[in-house]
Amino acid sequence: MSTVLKLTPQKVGRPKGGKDVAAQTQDGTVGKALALLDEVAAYGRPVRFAELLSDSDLPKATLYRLLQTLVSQRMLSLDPDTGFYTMGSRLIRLAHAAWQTATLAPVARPHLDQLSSQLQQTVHLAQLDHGQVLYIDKRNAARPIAMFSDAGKIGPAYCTGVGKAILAFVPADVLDAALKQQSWFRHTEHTHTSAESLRADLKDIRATGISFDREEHEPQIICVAVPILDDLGRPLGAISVTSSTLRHSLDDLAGFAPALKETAEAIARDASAYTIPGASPSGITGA
Amino acid sequence: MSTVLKLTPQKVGRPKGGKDVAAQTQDGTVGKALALLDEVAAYGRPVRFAELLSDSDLPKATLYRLLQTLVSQRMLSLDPDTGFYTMGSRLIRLAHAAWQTATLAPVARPHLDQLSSQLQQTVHLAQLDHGQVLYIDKRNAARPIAMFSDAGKIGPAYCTGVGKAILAFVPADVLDAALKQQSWFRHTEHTHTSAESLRADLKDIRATGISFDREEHEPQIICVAVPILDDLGRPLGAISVTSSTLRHSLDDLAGFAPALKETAEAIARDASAYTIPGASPSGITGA
DNA sequence: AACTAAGTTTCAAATAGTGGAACCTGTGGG
DNA sequence: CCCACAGGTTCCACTATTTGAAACTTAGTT
Repeated sequence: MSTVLKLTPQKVGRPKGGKDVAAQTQDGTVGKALALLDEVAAYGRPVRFAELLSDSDLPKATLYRLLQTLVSQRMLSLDPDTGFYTMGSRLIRLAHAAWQTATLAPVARPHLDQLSSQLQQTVHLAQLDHGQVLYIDKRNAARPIAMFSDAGKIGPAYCTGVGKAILAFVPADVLDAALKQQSWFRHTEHTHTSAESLRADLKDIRATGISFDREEHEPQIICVAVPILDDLGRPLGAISVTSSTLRHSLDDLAGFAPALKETAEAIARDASAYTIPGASPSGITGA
Repeated sequence: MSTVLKLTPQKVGRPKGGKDVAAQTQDGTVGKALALLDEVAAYGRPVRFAELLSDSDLPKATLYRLLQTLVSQRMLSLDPDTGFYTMGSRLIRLAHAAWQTATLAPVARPHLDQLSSQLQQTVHLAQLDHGQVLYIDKRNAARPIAMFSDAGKIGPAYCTGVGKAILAFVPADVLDAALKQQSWFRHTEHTHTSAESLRADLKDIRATGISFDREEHEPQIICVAVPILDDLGRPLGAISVTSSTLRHSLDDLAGFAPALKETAEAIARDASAYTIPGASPSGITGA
């Protein structure tokens, strides 16, 4: 079973007797329901009512009713025999719509195919979402196709090629906000562990238009990435080629940069063509 | 732009002055919010407030507040410049969790890889969801044939190989319910257009364990499918090999059946191993 | 049978959602 | 230049919905 990432997905504020402190849970019932959905998602496995009850601070009856509602709406599903809750099918349908209409994926897809088979390398497409990298699509040269497996996955922005490629071109206010949201966890000895260190890197990236992951996230794993910039120079996302030190040097990867840039431009061009002029082409961006 | 499929995906019941007929919108605010989400998803493109207002029967202010909530929750995203709503990024993250924990995909993945490269054909994995086929994964061998399909996509159950493979092994009550939900639209001259006709076909499928799509959904497109059955004989999903009449005959496809069956059994075996004994392995099933 | 953990239902109190109407824009006429 | 108007946004009194302590069922123990 994959490492269960139980990291309190949304810090559901909780001053029990603490009066009305401020905007905590927010957004009424809908907000609570969605927070609960995140909660269930965070388990990464079927969950019992009691588990949710102890982790959440909702009173029993409230939690119960909320779960009922979510199940009835098929956002969750409840195994009647065992009482385990899992994520519901409606999410997958909705996500399909989201993926199709609010991401670069449909536009980028043919270009990624082309690039992947041209370079014979693994290619990623990612966008920035709340200071984190959201992987939208992936093309694996050898073993083709993957969907939500990799699409939908999130990763850190401060220590991935795509993350840095996007951050380098994001407006100052968005960058500031994003930097505050990074964990600065030292994944490897090459990881940037402070905003200053990263900013220096971003400056280079801005100059060259090329971002490298020098084993900053995982040992042995390296990557080149370039941003996808719209006609106003705003980053819509980024694409990357990932490899390992066993197969390529950073210089080798640098050799892929021209092809990446070309592809990124092609995607940007298509994206603007698909969009109502003036509208930002993607729903998913910074903030 | 890809064909906009505007087919009122959920028949949002609508008795305007009709008093309180019965369980319509249901589930309070959460239900309404989710219905709205579906509404937006159905457009398949960015939507304006006014469009939603005229299609929905919510009063202006209510709709407005709901949208605000959903945007604030990142289930929708609103382009501040243009006022267009699109699906939000949170859906993609949630769907990833759903896909990972509530579908057969993670378990089936290696087996599909294996099958796809062994047969050098396009392989699909699907599950039944509310009388419809929900495509969970797809593996496309070498050259992609001209066909659109992706994880998260939904399709009819009564005229697809995977749909019929599952229906053939579903308990009587689920089958009855599912049959009522079919549109019986005559996609091609081979499409089953009535429950009787389909039932006869299902009987054969039950006998042989093999389901064929004989150009029933799209002209030229044919497919063999087999169900994935758990140890109690309940269908967890189905896998299929799809091709076109230009490349294969139905007899050719029949030749793939043994490999398909073997793979389906392997998936079922793994699925039961991954699950708490007694729990149904997948959240997504009939009903 | 007595106890306990886990899940379900009740019900008065209170919060949160409703929606008609007024109020802001920015745009396009006249 | 001023008015009309469509597309959005905000108000606010009215109510339906949500809330959660507590009582109540089941299963599973000891």
